[in-house]
Amino acid sequence: MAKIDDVARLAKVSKGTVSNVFSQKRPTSNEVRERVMSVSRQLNYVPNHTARSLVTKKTMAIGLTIPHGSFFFSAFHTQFINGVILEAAYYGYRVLLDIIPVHEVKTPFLTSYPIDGAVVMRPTANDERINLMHMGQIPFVTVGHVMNENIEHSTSVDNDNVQMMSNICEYLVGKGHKDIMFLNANEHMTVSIDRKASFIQAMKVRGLDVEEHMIHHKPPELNSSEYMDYGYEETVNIIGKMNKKVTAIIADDDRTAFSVLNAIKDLNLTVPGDVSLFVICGDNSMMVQSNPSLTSMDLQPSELGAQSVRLLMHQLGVLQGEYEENIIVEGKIIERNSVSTIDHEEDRK
Amino acid sequence: MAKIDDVARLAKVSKGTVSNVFSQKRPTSNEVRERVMSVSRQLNYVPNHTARSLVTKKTMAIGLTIPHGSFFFSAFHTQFINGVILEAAYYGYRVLLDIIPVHEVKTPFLTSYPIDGAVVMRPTANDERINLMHMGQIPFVTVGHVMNENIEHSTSVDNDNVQMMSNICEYLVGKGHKDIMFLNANEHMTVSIDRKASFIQAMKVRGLDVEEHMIHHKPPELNSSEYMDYGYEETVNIIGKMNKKVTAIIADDDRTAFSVLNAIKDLNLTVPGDVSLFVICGDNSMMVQSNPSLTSMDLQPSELGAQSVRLLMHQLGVLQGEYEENIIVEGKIIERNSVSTIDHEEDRK
DNA sequence: CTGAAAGCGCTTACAG
DNA sequence: CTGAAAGCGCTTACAG
Repeated sequence: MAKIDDVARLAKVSKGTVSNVFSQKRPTSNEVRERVMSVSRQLNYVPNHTARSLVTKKTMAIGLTIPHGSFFFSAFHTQFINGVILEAAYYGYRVLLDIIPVHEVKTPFLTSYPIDGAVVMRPTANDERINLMHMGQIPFVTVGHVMNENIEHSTSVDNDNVQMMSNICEYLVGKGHKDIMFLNANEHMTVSIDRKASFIQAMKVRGLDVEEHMIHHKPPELNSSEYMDYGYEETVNIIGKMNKKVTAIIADDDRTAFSVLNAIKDLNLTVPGDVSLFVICGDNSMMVQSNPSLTSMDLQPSELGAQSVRLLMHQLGVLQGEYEENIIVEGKIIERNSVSTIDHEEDRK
Repeated sequence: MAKIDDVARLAKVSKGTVSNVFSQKRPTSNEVRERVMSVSRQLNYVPNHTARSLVTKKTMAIGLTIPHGSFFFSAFHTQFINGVILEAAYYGYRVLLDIIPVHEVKTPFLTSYPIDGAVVMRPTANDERINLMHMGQIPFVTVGHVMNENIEHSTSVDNDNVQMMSNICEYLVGKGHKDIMFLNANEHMTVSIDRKASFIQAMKVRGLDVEEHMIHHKPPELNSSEYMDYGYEETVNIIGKMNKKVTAIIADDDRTAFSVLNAIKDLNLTVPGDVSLFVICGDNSMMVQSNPSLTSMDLQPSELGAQSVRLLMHQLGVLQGEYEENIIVEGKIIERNSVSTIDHEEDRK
């Protein structure tokens, strides 16, 4: 590989000038620029990224932190990541995939992280990854807010979980549902903590008590097949074995929803005839393909991804000016065919 | 951030010794090592990744090249990437996500790529990304074989597309199907080219001609909703409007399969009663959740991902010894409930 | 086993 | 607008 000295020599200029032509940080005359570029093409020269990084102290990469185990499962992640990559590329940044579990790793990474900042997905209460970034002084933004001691200020993107649960309850209760079961995400996730509290609150406001067996959490660290079982087991248990009255189920994500759907079929019940189903975080195209199509909340994951990068760019000084530290992206209810209206008049006859 | 000089000074050793303690490339005495480590902890020191990279000429990162547009859609990609990340981490490598389209990018990357090698997904005939890597002398392995002029030798992982299509045809024809429609992937992909030829060949061997309207290609660069339409449209067209006889459909991936399923329902036909459905590249857990559950080929994407990294490690000299340049991962047919047997005796009555 | 010194390939004040 | 020189924070022969 040709290096800057080779180009400088052949183009009869100094290394500094070659550097300026490529970085465009200082002006160069047309004549010189063209000579340098021509020689560079001839030599197939391109500045060495690492050498530049060493002096600029920028890697031009951001880390995307995904906890291993829950890796990549739902369409939400996929689209979120899509948003991150596109937005990062727009600002000239690359994305380094970043799983944390250091055990099982033959050669541990005992160097600094070659990233300028990070987007942290699925933060948990007192998330150690976040403590690490905080200590290492590396700028980060979380998806869902931070719940770590000693960290007061941090930037995040999120949906408004409180508002969202309130809207969902309003929607379902408005259609006559009172016995609503909530299959929530992993209990350690901050969004799950928020959603649980908001759900109970939203029901209470409407004069409804939520019994304990009506809220469940996805076990942490599931593999693919266990993942599928979660919604199934809970549904069969509560409705089948325990014979509890449930007229509507709120499922955390699309996978859970599909397994609930199967459970209901196996119980010889129908959706939405016997049980209505509402999906919080479902991929739109999958929701449409399902039979019946599933009413869901569109969390706009790719917008969340893009916003998280923009927030990071602000912290890195790439983007100038004022900015919100905690960005809320709207969740929109998209009505399809999995929620029915209960006529309580009928009950009384 | 503390640097190596700070540690050296405080531990009263040379920088070289500190370096050796961390890199473990040369032995150090216990006494010295402990003193260095203790000071390092105290100073919160960790070697600077970029500085090390500059002299070792290794970035300890591999690129994962995904063409934008078709980005991340199927579960195949997701699991493949999962395999790549885990295996890379095992060898101390990180994964840099790499989308190619440079248009739409505000700040173009005009430096070298900070990667030691790359895994290239979805190679197409005369793929320009591959020409780039080839010219830049950066080691790469492709998922599916290379079809570029001037590139004779290259490493790849793949399923045996010829054998696979032959197995699928044997399976379907064995169950009495003769009128099989194949909804193939994007026609530019090398795997799609292979599969098409193999399909025609496998049918021919069994005395069956494949008419032109029985093979279709997914249009390139689909967005999510168009993606869903592809299988639907073709199915409605061929079976509905053109009224062609089709007893079985082979769908390239899970998304296509779901849309085919919907099309068949809308035509007031059933799976597998009227039309059988076979999925080439379907996520197992999704196949199970579908109704009916879908018979599919398990391509073992995560194994493909892991193998591609191992191949790269061989090229990088991390892994020693002989190795196959083109690794074949077996595709296994997993029977579920979407393929029925046709009794041709019945036809004659 | 340890140290002194050169060097990896760039960028960046400083001077003109 | 351009050049000469120092320096980014490490690793690596070389010498002992």
